[in-house]
Amino acid sequence: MANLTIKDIAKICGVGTSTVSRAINDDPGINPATKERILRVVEEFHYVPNNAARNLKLTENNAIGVLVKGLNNQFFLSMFRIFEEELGKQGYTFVLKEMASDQDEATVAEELVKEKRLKGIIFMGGKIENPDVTLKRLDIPYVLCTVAVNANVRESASVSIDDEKESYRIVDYLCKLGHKRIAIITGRKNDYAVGGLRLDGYKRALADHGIAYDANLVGYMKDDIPDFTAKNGYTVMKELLESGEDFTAVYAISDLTAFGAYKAISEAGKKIPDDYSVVGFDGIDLTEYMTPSLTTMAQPKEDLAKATVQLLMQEIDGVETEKKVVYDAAFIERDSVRKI
Amino acid sequence: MANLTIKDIAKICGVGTSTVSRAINDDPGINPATKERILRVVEEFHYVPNNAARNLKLTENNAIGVLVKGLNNQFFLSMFRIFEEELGKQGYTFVLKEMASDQDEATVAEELVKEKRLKGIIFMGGKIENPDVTLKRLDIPYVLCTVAVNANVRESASVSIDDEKESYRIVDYLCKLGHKRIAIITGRKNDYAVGGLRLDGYKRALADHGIAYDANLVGYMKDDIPDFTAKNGYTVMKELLESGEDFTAVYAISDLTAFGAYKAISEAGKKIPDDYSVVGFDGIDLTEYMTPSLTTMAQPKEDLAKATVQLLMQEIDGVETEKKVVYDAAFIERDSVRKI
DNA sequence: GTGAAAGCGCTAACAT
DNA sequence: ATGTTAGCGCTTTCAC
Repeated sequence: MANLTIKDIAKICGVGTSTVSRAINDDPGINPATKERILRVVEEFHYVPNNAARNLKLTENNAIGVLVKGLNNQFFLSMFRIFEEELGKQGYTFVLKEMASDQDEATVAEELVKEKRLKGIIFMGGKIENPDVTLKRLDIPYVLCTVAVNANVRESASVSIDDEKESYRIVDYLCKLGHKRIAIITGRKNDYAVGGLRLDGYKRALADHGIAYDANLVGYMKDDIPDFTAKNGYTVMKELLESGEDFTAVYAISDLTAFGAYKAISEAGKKIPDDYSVVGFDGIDLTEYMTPSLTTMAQPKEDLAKATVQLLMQEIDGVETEKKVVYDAAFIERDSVRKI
Repeated sequence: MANLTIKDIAKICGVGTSTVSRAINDDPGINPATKERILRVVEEFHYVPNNAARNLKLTENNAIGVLVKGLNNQFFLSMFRIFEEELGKQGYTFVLKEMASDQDEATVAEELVKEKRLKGIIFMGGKIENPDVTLKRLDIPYVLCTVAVNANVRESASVSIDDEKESYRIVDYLCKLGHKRIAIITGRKNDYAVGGLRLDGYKRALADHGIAYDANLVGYMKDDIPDFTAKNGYTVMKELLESGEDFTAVYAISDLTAFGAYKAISEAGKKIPDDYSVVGFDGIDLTEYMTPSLTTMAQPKEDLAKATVQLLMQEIDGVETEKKVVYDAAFIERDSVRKI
């Protein structure tokens, strides 16, 4: 079947191209009868408009882009649904764009903006070096959602939790329960995004409780295993266990990592929480179904997503607003931690 | 910053637009010095070409589209990486397109093909009614990867496992181990895709072992909870447990569902595999780290993905080939099943 | 090696 | 209410 264009349809219907355009775009100023007739032909011949041409011509498009690095993060995935829904309520469509980890977010964003005539863009996760400068040339509104940013970012709107603080709360909680030797499974050695922030919180809480920081209790995720996975958690936990170091609790900076740690502990013939207390981070659905159910710091997905959309809408409407929205995470006490 | 076009760059450099086009597209017939000069200006002014215009003009584009319904399937996600890699080796880029569950795959595919001038397209998962007819109008090569298709599909290339057969193997294995009362947690009542196929295999194995099919041992996933999730598995398993029915094994048609079942069993104060043997399906990474590790039927991701790409390449090259490639799944015996 | 110009398929003035 | 037409920004002949 040949590739039909709007011209072909116009010819078949004996009308002008603009009339066809009006029919397929629900333009009000068109005779319902003609519209009906055209739509029937469109249907019959399976005419599908070329979006490239449409995007090229369009001066505006009620679409918002969402940019993510990698699709392996359970936590991000669960937020897309909310974005789509919230954006829909505001009359916007949602364009998801996955980018490779070696690509530059500013460039990919700019390409997408030009291609789709986006009204705004949401960046999810990872780390963006100098958003105020690198993203300025986008010249459309954008919001950073759960992106690790430097404290001195002033012009970029962002929505997130305070990773350092929430991490502190976890370790503080463990200390108050009497734990003195607390291991951590943190990001890779060179992780200056959430991994670094969460490690900072761990250190500060320890210091506040007068507990000396012990490098032997810090397990960095392995470079040769994907980040934040059960496998990495398992491997690091196993090393920690075999190191002979003494500890009563382990804080894994992601839930999946904690899941892997569970396995290493069980294989070592130890029990949670009797021998080791375990805490995770993020609050993915899975944690509720682990045995014992995992105590974790849940990110308020719903709030984060809704606030991101709201902030973006305000930026689009030119409303001056709070640039930096920080939500509290919700600590969920379950069955993986005990008092000493 | 204004939106630069190729014309602006041409003007700045004092050359024609075609020369700029040649520079940014690595065209061989251009003076290296001019090219260098232009590229420097491009860099300096952050010129980013408009892909919509490019796609519109392009007559061909070495790109392959991958279409998926929903992004919540762990198993699919792990295949994207392989697709991207394999496609890259063949000189193709990879365009991921997520579609809503209420959208028609043929239409979305056609839109994408027109917009991006795709050379081929891969459909992942779900169910496609009459691919031979509905997808014919794409008039570019396509491959169905792990899509549930009717047996009488002749013209559409497809790569998958035999869900019915592998399901049979699982139940057969359980029977041979002495299990006579085997529960199943299957898809929703109206699931005629993998859910239906896997349930068929269960029934056939039972019959072959002279075990009467007992509808009370069949738990359908709940409509009001997302499919194939731990939560759904937990809920259904709990009902099964509370029903008072007697059984010694449960076969969950997806690993995550089995994960939820673990929790329900543990909450009931029962042990796996002593009280209940559990088997899953798909072989996602998580299963290895469950306690006890889950016996499951692993889909050969690597093989499926590579074969999909290979088949697509052959279709593109016009090579006549096998239309239907079926791989064996790999049964992984672990610690969640016992002999009766 | 480089530039001028046509045109990809569509939308949005502008006429009628 | 509908048709005509001018581009959107790019690539690609075709001259030079």
